[in-house]
Amino acid sequence: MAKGITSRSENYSQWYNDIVGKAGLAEHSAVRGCMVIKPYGYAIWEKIQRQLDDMFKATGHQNAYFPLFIPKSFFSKEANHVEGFAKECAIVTHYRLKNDPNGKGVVVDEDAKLEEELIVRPTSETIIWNTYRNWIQSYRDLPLLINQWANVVRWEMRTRLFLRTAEFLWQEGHTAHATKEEALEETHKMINVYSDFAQEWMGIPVLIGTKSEGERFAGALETYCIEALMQDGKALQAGTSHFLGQNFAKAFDVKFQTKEGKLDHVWATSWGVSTRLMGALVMAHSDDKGLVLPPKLAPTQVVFVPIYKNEEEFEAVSEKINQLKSQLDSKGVSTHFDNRDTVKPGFKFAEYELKGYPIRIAMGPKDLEKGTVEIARRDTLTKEFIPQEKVSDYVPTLLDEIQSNLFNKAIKFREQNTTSVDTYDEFKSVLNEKGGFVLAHWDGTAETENKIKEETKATIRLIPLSNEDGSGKCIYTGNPSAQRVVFARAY
RNA sequence: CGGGGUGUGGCGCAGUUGGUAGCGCACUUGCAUGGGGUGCAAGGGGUCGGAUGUUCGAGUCAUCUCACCCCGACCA
Repeated sequence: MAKGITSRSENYSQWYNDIVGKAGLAEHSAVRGCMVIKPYGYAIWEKIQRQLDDMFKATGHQNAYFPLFIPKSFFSKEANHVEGFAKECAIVTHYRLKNDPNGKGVVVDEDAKLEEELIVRPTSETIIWNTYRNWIQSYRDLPLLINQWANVVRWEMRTRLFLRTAEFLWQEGHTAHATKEEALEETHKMINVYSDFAQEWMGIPVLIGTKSEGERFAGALETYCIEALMQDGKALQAGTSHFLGQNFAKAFDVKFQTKEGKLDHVWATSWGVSTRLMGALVMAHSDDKGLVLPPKLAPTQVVFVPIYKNEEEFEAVSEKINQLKSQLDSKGVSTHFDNRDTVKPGFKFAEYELKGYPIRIAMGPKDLEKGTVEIARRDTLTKEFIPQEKVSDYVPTLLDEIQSNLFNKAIKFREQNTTSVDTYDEFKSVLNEKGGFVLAHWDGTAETENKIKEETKATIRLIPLSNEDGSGKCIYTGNPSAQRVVFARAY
């Protein structure tokens, strides 16, 4: 285990990389732009997956799985969609290798060229809608509410662990509805599921809103998103839910017969979150000692560290720890007793802080005498002595408190880093000196949005759903604006 | 694809005017230690990214090549 991590204030990117690497979450693989998710990182992802999956099931969705490969011709059917993804696709052109006739190793067998190239999915709308055509005949087949857990590939130029990798894990929901209203309702429902998950489970406050036309998903009529603020003042899009209208139904000719016997195209939505959530989790809560995990997503919530000088002391401490451990286990708390004799307690303390275990309980000979344990919280880094008989009642309460403390801290941070501005000069100076979310009036044109982006690197993260402080004038052009929108520099 | 940089044990690095490879961490073994990353001692591990050239001799010089990283364009 490496010693120390780069300070957050000194070099934010390095700090992030250090935590991801040294806490054992993930590392770069031998393949360019791809990532190996290590067991500890994957354990956290599994917690995320499980909870989201429960929430999807509770809202009536079912899981299914569609192919990794998409025939190239499918892609060209929805014009905006192709345009959005064409520049970052991996393409399969051949299906066989052969021994290199001139030397060592193998080469592509040019005789094995595919008649039609296959695209490695960057997202699955096209293959799924091509399939839905056969699944949907009647209004009785609707709504069709399906989710897929999968990997997708987007050939990104520059990558960062979890935040942007050439291949990533995600879930993508694809639903079909009989009416526009129902599809819109589904779009709203799912962005709210994401928002609830982010706030209640990840402890990350998010803003909900719609994307401007320029930031909208390729092929969607409306994109809803949740945006979180990271500790360096940059925004991170944490999830999206798209209202696709009838675009894909028309492109793939998916029609159904209504009650009245008429033929109509179905209305569609799609929504997704990815392993990017892992990046958000790291950046939202962690500190200079390492990862900080919200208790609800920590693979292990409580770790016991024994302190002893000899075999007898170890036996005595172990016995007591095992009692406390089973009390907590029976209350549904996930625990670990680190009885390794190969490293010292101080090493373990540092290691569990680095890995973000929410609660650490140390027990040694002094505690045996006094009937206490030492309980250390990861979020505040504070320690206190608690009588042993109170541990099983206290720990679950403390876990809840840590969970809400992380959320409250993040809310407070966001409040402090959200600024309302009325002039372009003010806008630029806030971006440069403070960062964070900047609320400003915008005239609603893509042209203005692009100019601001070119000049400041800030983009419109979202257009809030509720218009809180009315109309005004665009900070860039002075033209009328109906409401303030949220600008930020983003990941 | 443009601009810059780096390739030396698992990781991080040093290596002078060319002289036959070293340090820290990690690893192995032993003893002590144990309430915040433990100390001492002894060990194992490298065809110096690759190819060609110059030279008595190349980690070091030259040419070519490959890979990766950083800054842009692209993006969940």
